[in-house]
Amino acid sequence: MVSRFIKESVKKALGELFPELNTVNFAVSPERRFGDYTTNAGMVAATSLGKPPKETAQNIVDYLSKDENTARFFSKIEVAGPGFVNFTLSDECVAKKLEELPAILSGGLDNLTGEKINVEFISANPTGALHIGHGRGAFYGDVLSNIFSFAGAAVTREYYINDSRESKQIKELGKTAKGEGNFYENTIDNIRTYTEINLSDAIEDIGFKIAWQVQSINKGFIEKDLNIKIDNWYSEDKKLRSSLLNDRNLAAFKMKELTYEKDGAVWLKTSVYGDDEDRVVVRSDGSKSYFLSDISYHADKFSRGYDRVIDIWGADHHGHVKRIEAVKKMLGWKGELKIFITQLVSLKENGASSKMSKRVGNVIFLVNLINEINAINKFGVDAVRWFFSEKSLGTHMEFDMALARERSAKNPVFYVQYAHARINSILEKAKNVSADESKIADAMKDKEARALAVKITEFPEVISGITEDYQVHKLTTYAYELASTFARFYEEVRVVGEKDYNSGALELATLAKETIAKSLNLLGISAPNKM
RNA sequence: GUCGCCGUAGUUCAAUGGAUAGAACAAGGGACUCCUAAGCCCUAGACGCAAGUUCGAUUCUUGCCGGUGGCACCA
Repeated sequence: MVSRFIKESVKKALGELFPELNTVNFAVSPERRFGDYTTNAGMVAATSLGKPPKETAQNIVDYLSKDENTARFFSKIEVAGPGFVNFTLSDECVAKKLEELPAILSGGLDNLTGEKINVEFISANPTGALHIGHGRGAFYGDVLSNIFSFAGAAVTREYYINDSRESKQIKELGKTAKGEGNFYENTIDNIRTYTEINLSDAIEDIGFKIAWQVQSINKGFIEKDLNIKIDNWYSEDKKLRSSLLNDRNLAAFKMKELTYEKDGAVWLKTSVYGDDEDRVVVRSDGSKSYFLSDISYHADKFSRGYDRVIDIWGADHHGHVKRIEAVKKMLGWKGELKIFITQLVSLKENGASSKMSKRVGNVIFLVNLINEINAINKFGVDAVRWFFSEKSLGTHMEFDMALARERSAKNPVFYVQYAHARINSILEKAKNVSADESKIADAMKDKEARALAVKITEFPEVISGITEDYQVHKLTTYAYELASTFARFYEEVRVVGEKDYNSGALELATLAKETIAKSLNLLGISAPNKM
């Protein structure tokens, strides 16, 4: 990895003065005129030394220019601006990186090899269809899992099903079906399962059966329509309530005197471990709370030996972060717990914002969104996946259906797919003519070709960066840049002629195609050969 | 009230303690008789407000304004 090599080189150059701070970065340059890679190490070091930034930066340059090893890697190392050090890769180095790429594209990276990671996402209540709010967590979790797997980790994708008969939602479903309530009218209307359900059963049993019908519909939608694979569908009812796990955990809490009774309920002393207040684990009517199940569920996940346990929750679960982290401390779970909050999607209609509410009926379901776009160009899932994946999780999205429909045809995903299809077309043409003698190094003499080559070699950097900072949307940014760099290359460099083709340029185009395909693949988006 | 998140171009979104804050769509203009024009090139356009920390703040801190979410013995 180039950025790692630069870091090591600069470390050598600065010796003990190297600032071990995370404000130091070694990254791909933001613009071409700043070289291929850049670091602010000189400026950061200067701050702690009290020296002028440019001087420290110059020291780095001087040192590295004398080093034969680094000289082979870079054709230019220079101080720029207020004290950045910019690196331009030698063509030899770029060519070498390109040679290594096919093995990476097919075999993945190895920076997470040996790690066991659990990613739990979507986990929608089995009380209705998935709406656009679920889309964020769904695609984020899926792509993140893809990337972790690609980086060598053993990933379990998990979905928690809130199907407890003790839950208020399940009871409410039963009530609605029986005509004793109307909270889930839409759900009941949509599935129409009355014939298979005995309405004289207890409401929680009716609700439970309906919930599983909803769950099975949602599962089919997730697997077939969204193209998301879940390894472990984890039923609260089967795994936690029916087993003795909840009881065992409760007994353990009591034995360790971590609970107390108040107002007839059993409370857990989470506030001692950083939570804002204590939480109820057994309600005064004797039923166990959702929180107790959540604890048992996490205990179960940690007991399975994951190095990282990742939860992807909606913004409405923000308040749960502290309490579960408190329990982690309380019970000393081994492993890293990462909780990501996806900001909610609000609706915009007639220029005004409104909250999605099943009650009011202004909910946009994912299936409807996909169908609307499919009606335009058949790439509905691709467009929707891109639409959600290109935004960072913290963005508060405002969703306007009319705008989404209008813009879907102009979704950047088609630009990327188009580049892929175009390259495929070139490859097809090249089959009919013979190769010339050129090599990638010859082709790289052209400015746009070199830019394409460098952009391709950034792929492993982008992926390994995401495994560290979880910023999945950087992959869409990269895929778009790659497509755009190819488009400029395509305008400048003729790959296939009448009698022969430029074999160096063709090789470059082939690598570009494979890298675009892999990027789209990790995003769960198709890479069509024709458009 | 309180805790959290967000406020960047007309719009939808990026980025960053430092180099001229990037794209896309919309707007305006242009090139090309050739590998897919869903393409390429150019122009115009933005850090909510105010203080503080810093050599340097859009980024960190505080306050304010605006938006949004949590604050149940619901999940």
